[in-house]
Amino acid sequence: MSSQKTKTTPDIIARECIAVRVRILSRVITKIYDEALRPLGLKTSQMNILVVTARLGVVRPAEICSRLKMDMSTVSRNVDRMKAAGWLKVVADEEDARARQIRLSRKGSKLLEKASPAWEEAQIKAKELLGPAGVTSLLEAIENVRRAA
Amino acid sequence: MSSQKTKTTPDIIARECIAVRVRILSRVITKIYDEALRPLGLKTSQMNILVVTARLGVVRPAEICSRLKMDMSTVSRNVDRMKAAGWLKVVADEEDARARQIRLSRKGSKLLEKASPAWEEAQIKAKELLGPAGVTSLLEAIENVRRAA
DNA sequence: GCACAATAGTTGCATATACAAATAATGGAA
DNA sequence: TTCCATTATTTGTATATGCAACTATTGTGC
Repeated sequence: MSSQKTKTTPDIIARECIAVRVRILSRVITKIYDEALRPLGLKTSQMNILVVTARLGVVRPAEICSRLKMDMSTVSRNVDRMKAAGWLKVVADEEDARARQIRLSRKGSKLLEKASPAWEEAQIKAKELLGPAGVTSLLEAIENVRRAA
Repeated sequence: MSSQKTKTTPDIIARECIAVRVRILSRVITKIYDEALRPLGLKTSQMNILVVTARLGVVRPAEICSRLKMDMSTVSRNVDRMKAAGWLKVVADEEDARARQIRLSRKGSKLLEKASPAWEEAQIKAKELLGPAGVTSLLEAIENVRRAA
């Protein structure tokens, strides 16, 4: 009762809303990585897909969706662009005619290697921005979400 | 040295990258709010602008940018849409012919009031998803970013 | 084997987002 | 006061994002 804060609808939302904050964070952090990756012609979103694909060797779009929590249509079009850029190879899945198999092309592989220093540079900046405690707590919070969703 | 983890480029990035995680979080959280707000024809992004405007009474686009860390061009077009929807009134700034003054219309005001329960519902879900510790640590991390940027 | 639900993807549509370049007005320095 | 850097905003272009509706295929229950 001691702290007299305004309590109109906009004030409450402004003070507490998780969505605004998460979205601000996403914009700020994405910008850091995008800037670092720009010389490579690569965007953060695309790098994420590249990484998932590289780790799994072969992926289906649906797998990318579930790992990155993206809409199928978003993945579909991102993959199109990356295929057009020559970074991904997409072929039909033998076992399921509905599905596709996505792999890195050699060009995609090389790109990822070349992107490594840029990513590291961005990663360092992001850590500085969040602070050590911020980083660990953030990752922890997100681990919850990943498991739940 | 005890834990033998893979250390190829994609593995390192997948294991540590802050950007992927923040972006996943943003997508998942945004979805919660978007779903709650959908019946009102309002999106999370627009709600954020509505709230900033409501709190300040009169805002310039540049002020919205700096508070929400959005690009000016993004704000410009979002405001356009919201003006077209009849939620915002935009007039020239008397003191600076370059600038605009943005206010809520009565319709915008009412919308925000009507959105309040939906927001609260989403806010509760978001909190459940993150857990109490997740929420506090997240807000803390973001406060750093806000101050820094 | 057939009807039908579930699954995998694509496409139409609309918003969101940012960079770069352009426009326009302000403010300050010479 | 004139020139110029700065500031406020818009517009062109491209990617990112998600919902809804659609196609195609698989698997399932009968």
